[in-house]
Amino acid sequence: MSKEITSRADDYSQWYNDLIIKGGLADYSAVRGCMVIKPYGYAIWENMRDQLDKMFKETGHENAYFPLFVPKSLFEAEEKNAEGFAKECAIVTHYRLKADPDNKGKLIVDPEAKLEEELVVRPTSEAIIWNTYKGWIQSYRDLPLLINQWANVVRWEMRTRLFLRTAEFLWQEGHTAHATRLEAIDETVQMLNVYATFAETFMAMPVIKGVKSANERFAGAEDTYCIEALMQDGKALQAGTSHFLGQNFAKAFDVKFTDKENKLDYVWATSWGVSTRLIGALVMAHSDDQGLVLPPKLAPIQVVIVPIFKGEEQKQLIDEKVKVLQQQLKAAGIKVKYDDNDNNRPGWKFAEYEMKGVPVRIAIGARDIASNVVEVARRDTKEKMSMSIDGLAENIIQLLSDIQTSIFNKAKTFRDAHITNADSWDEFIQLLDEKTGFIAAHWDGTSETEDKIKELTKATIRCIPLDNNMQEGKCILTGGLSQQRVLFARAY
RNA sequence: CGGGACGUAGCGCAGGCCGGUAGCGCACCAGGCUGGGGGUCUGGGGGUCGCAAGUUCGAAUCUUGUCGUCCCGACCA
Repeated sequence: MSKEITSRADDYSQWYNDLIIKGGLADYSAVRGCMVIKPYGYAIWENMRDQLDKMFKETGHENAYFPLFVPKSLFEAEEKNAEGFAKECAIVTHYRLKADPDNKGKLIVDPEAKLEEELVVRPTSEAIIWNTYKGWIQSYRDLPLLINQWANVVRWEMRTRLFLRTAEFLWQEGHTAHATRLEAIDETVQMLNVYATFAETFMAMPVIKGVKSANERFAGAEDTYCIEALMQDGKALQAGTSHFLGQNFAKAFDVKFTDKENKLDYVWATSWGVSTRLIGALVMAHSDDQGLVLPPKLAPIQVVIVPIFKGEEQKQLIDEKVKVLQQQLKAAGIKVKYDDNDNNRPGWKFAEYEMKGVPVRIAIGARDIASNVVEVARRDTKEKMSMSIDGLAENIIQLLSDIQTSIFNKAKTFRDAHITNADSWDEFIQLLDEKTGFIAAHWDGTSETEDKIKELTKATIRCIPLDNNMQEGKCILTGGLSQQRVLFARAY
């Protein structure tokens, strides 16, 4: 069939693309580097967004919306941030088109309509937001300011990949302002924990919480905290970041407040974000050669019911039974779809919903109704079982919960098995090439060494884990003194 | 931005060397038989061959230019 998926072993990258395209998550578009997120993929994003939004609100944040465009003069205010993003910005220089006098039916940019000041399409919103915060913050009573926005941003990447790196992507960015350094750091860590909880509980994807080395730090941050996940091909993926920005942006945008002692000080800032890249992570974390495997907590459809019938009479009998079941499942909070489309036969549907990663499939035919059971199949293990129609909803709830746990454990077992200590350069190289995954090794703490390792191996320091054991050792490259192991990996 | 591949029906492709008015599979439409793992039969509809210029009586095919997409690399969430 045309819908066959390239296997992971044959071509991992093609496998990933096949899942996205054939699973109906997204499509290529007419715009280079930009994708169309299709309803099924968008539904996953909506589920992620709703859950995260709830968690943000539970931790005291409010949503707001800031402009897509950033005047260049604001953009350049925080030097490091500007420099970091400068080479991947889309810029608006004109505001009008006009008919091309030499080419009927075509349009050209009207040279008369050049903007006085160019507008940068936001690659991130610190600049426009901190310029706004200046007007909102005068006193410690205005703090903390805890704001999040759901938005799109544009980063003109050289090379894009569906969901993992697109020129335009959807994300959320939290931007908070605080009276003290400590409070800002607490906020940074709190949001990192929110992300980690989300990744593990909802995406069923184990993550390592850590701090970035200076090389990998967000442009303009004092510290970047991150969650790092491991994909099935042994490459790491940064799944979320939370930045402690110190007073850098407050100084750049002159955001001062009067404290309780009537002293003037700059505010302390954080920013944190996750993006539609999480969908890419989700896909790569669990899926197999038959298609997507979605965690029940984020699956747009948790249970699909496929009728199996001969003739209209049986169909009606099944319809009636399913109607009741469907109501029971819905009442139990389960997202259920009844696919009674007569254009496709059961086998086709089985394959289709496996490709789409629907966690549980229920097949029901006249035979089943006669014995008061249904056939239940779980996507993750492909195991089939017979379940009584009585009390089905409770059993399905339990099954969904088991699947959620089971795919998390599977991913965690794989991840844990792919964190390996390396104590020499040779061992490091060998592990990187043959075993892949995270490699815990000593590093002398310098950017030069990190650069050199990257140059030699393409591996970067993914993070310095927060729960690291302090343990002296020698840098695998230079032999310099090291206080702890850091995690290296090749990454997306 | 370097390297590679490719633009022909909605999708996947053949045809191109050797120029003569476009084909296959899937999908789609109508109907029948079917139905517990991607069924089958009959009959249909759909393409100015990425775009532009050139050569020619005649271009999907030859020439030149141009635009775009994907993959690999460097860069990055």
